[in-house]
Amino acid sequence: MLTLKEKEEFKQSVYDVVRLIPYGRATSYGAIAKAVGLPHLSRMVGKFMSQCDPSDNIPAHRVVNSQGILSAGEVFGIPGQMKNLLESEGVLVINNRIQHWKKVFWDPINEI
DNA sequence: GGTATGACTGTAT
DNA sequence: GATACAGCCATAC
Repeated sequence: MLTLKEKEEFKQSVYDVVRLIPYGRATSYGAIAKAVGLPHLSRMVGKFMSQCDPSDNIPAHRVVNSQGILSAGEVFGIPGQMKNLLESEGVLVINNRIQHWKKVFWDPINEI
């Protein structure tokens, strides 16, 4: 069980990492969780994204699952929004899946 | 306190 | 590639 303080640190770390994702790149929930030192909390990363502070500017559309699939779906408000944002950054998305995932993938561990 | 659920992941079929 | 299943952990009821 995480203390309130640890939870807050975890959340902030996650937000920090997400904000570090370069334009036109993307990463996975698991990679982020690993980067902040909690490799088994990938589900919590997703939860924080869905509950992220509206005041914080989090590019959550650059975070997908380990296979480059946009599992967020309609959580972004309207279906296709996530796909739109990614494609506007030059990331090709077909059928909710990022193309050339290996090239688009950005590993936080190599950048922090 | 048990059960179901979720923006997950890895392995197996 | 698509499905199924088993771990994983916080939350909601």
